[in-house]
Amino acid sequence: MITDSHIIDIVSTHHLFSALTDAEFKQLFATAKTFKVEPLENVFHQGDEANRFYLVLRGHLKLYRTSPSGQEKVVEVMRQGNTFAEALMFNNKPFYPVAAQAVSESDLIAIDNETYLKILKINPEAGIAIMANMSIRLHHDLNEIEMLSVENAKNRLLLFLLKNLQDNNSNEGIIELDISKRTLASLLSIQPETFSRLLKKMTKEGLIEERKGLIRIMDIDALYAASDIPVQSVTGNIPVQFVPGE
Amino acid sequence: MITDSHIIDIVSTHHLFSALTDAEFKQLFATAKTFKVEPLENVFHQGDEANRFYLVLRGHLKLYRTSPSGQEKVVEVMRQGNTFAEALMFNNKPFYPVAAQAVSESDLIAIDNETYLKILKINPEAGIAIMANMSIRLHHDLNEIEMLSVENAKNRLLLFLLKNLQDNNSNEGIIELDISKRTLASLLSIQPETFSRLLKKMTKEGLIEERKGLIRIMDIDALYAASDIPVQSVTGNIPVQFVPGE
DNA sequence: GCATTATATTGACTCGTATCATTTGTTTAA
DNA sequence: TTAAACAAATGATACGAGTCAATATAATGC
Repeated sequence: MITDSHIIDIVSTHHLFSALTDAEFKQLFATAKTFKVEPLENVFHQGDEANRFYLVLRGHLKLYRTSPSGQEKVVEVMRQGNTFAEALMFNNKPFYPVAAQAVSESDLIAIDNETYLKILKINPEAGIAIMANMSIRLHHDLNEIEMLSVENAKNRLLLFLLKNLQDNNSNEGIIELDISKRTLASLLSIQPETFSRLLKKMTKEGLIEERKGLIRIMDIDALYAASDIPVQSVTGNIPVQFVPGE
Repeated sequence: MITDSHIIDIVSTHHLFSALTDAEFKQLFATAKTFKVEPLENVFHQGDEANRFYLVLRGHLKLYRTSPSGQEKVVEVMRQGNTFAEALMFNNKPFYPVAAQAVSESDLIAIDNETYLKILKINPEAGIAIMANMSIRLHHDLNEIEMLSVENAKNRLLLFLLKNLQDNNSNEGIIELDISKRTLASLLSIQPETFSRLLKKMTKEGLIEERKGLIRIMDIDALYAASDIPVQSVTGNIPVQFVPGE
């Protein structure tokens, strides 16, 4: 089973709840109920009346649709920390358009749509605070998608360089490496060996210059040109703790 | 420049605006203003008062922070169709924590925070409708991230099979292919040739069986075992934070 | 029916990157 | 200072998957 403190942890970090006041939180979870589902057990079926949405505390479930021919299609897989069916609530859709079935033994919380919406209607500030969370999360996801879309090592490195250089409006820049090349490589999802070879190659091509913990970019434009990073994904947030020096 | 119909197209498909009524839309854009920025021109600077948020109509811009030592770190790159600084509005943050500078020549719309928030406060339904959009988009992003996180062709195919099989609670399943293998391959980001070879190999291994438009999975457990699909997608906590220099 | 086209399969080759093994260089501590 | 430990670079090799080219197998129209 799952402990109470764990539950609170999962619930209170979710974007739909983290912005609620204590009073609202209490009010909301007075009408919520926690329950367990076994594998193959359905939480709801396609067409059921939708007056709750759910948060997964443990386990995973699939949302699926069944076509008239009996063919089943999984629309989404929900895991710990995910909510589902909340969009229906926001949209006033009265019925679940999909079914939800546990894949593994799972714990869920069912939250009452009406109660949740009432809180938002009585206190628009709460809604706005939640929208803040959602906005942040959307931006975050966008960055992650862009990062994942950059498929090859060279472009990931170029992306990193372009995002981390000091822009002095000239055509060259400096990047300080305050972490080992090993860890930087792993942050970029490149093997250390490959990373080393990449740097060497770029040095040979005259794109960069390396000096003890520093990478100097000789020609930013050339760097841009060297990257065939798709236009729409010139970003890419690399989880890097980059501490500037000097 | 950018045409009016193009502007309307971009604005009205954005999740922050698409749920607004005509009246609200009109009200909002009465206080909005469209403008152009040249490369290297700043839309705002770090620390400026934040009473607007922005929608990119054309071009792209970077959001960046500058540490006291002058080191710059790009936090995000914004492109056509993106909004930025709206999370600050929702959060009542009075100042921009980053600067925004055009990378290429860009057209923007600046939207008045106060006007936008007023609409939400007067009519909570509008806010709820917007939250519906955001929820849907979040789920969509999550799926995309999950898909992108599965890096190699075999696992993408396995994921597809596992998600699409008709669950009859036994240890085998059938999948009907109602699209050409060509298109299926492209959905999975695999070349048709590679796809064909994969299926052949899996047939040889006894995992599946193929018959005119059908794929029969002989042993679902074996399929799971064959895939090293990460239990949990990498989506979680990737805290990308630049630590401003001390 | 046959011809035409689209869709699938198969082979030969290339490229990028991972892996393993080895060597070189650089810290750290006794 | 020297040995031990770690970081980085280099070489050899293997594998996945893309590309190009050739062929095979449907589907479609006349």
